[in-house]
Amino acid sequence: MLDQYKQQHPYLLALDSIIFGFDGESLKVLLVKRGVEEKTWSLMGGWLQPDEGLEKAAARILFELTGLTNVYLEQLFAFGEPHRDPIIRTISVAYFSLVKVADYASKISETFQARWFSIYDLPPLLFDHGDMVDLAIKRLRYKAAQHPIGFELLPEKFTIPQLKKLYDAIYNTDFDKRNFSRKILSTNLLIKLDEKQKGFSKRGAYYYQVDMAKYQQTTDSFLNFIPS
Amino acid sequence: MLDQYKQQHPYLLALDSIIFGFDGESLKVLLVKRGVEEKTWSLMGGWLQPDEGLEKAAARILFELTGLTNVYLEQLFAFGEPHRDPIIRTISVAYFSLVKVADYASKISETFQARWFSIYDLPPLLFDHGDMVDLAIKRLRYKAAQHPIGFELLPEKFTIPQLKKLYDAIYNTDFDKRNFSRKILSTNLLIKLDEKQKGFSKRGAYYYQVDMAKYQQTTDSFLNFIPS
DNA sequence: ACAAAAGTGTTAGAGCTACACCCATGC
DNA sequence: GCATGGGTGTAGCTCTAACACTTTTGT
Repeated sequence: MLDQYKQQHPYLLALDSIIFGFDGESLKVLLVKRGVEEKTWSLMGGWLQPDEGLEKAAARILFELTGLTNVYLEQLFAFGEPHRDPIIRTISVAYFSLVKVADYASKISETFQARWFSIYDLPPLLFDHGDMVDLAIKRLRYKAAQHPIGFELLPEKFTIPQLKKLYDAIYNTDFDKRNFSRKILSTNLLIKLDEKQKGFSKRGAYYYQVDMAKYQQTTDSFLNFIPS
Repeated sequence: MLDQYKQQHPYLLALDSIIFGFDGESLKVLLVKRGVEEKTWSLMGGWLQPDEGLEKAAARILFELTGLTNVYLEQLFAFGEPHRDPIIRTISVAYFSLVKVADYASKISETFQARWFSIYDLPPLLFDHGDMVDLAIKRLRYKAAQHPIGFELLPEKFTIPQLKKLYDAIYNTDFDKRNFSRKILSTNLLIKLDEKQKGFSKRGAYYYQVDMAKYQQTTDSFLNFIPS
């Protein structure tokens, strides 16, 4: 009965993460130079361990680089062309992740050479990692259009102008600020705080935060699994 | 340099397909009873071979069951919980596929015990195949709202009432036929034929076919059918 | 007082929903 | 001639996109 299993070839299984961040001006991807290929930038990745599921493994690998937990993580696609890794056949399940750069900065592992790159100015990448990034950007655009996941890239407290800049960066456009704020506020997902942002503009913009209860509900029905 | 590869555990890699069909009344999924677990219905699946990519493998497996080629096939999700297959750890990449039941019927392999089940009346399924089907239905609903993939489930020539019945089945609702046909026709993806359907209704409905040139191009959003 | 960014309202057009009647044909 | 499903139009409403001025405050 186990015969049909024993006859089969096993494969190495890797996880690679497209880690998005937003620095207030442009949308960034976190790239590293790692082990085998020290000369080429690549996505952060690692191997599946026998005791963990795919998402758990992706979360662990992300933690090893950034020290962050409770990060937005969504499966992107499984890449399995026979020679995508020219040394040995490896299937890679790619995840994309949204992190708050402020949290990240203080926690980054010093074991890795890592850098943020603007999505419009990426270096050549290892293997098919370039395809992975392209697909992740597509997915992010698609997803952010229907679901308020953009908040995942901003600090706890943020202003409407900051949020608009983020969406401008994601879609490489310039939304009308009146229409934008009307649309965002009409979701009722934002709670206006009494506090104003200091130091950036003279007038100062009101801070908002996400209404977590409502946010969980809207995302639950959609979490994961949106096609490209 | 190969050390980091050699230390890693390899895993079996399977492909499982959720095969949708439409018989004119309700949306169906094709299930089989296969090898190891002869008592439980399961999705059609198979093993990744060393010389093929994931999608190619999924297409091969689909061909082995249905004899069909050039079928709509889209990667759904990679499932990899440690004990999803209790006998030996296996990662499964699930694909969902849309077939024309008329084509299928004549070509089905006799090696397999296979049956169409309504998506609203499924038997218990092997392993996590139930989750796969649930996810596939969700994905189909999203995708069909945005892209005109519904045509993949119908014969070459079909009528507007047939198409409406298909969408009714996918979304488990009853669209208004006037609004539906206006919306569909406004995409300009359909070519009206001179021929009418005989035998079903007295008056007969005009046949349409997809304008393949335009169909290939559309990556834009399509219809606004996303139900709440 | 002026520079720089924040905040806010209105209007026109497009698209959506809801709804009801006549048409063509087989029996 | 009647029953069955096929095909079409309109009116109200909502949503969206386009557009400019006033407010606040640090300097």
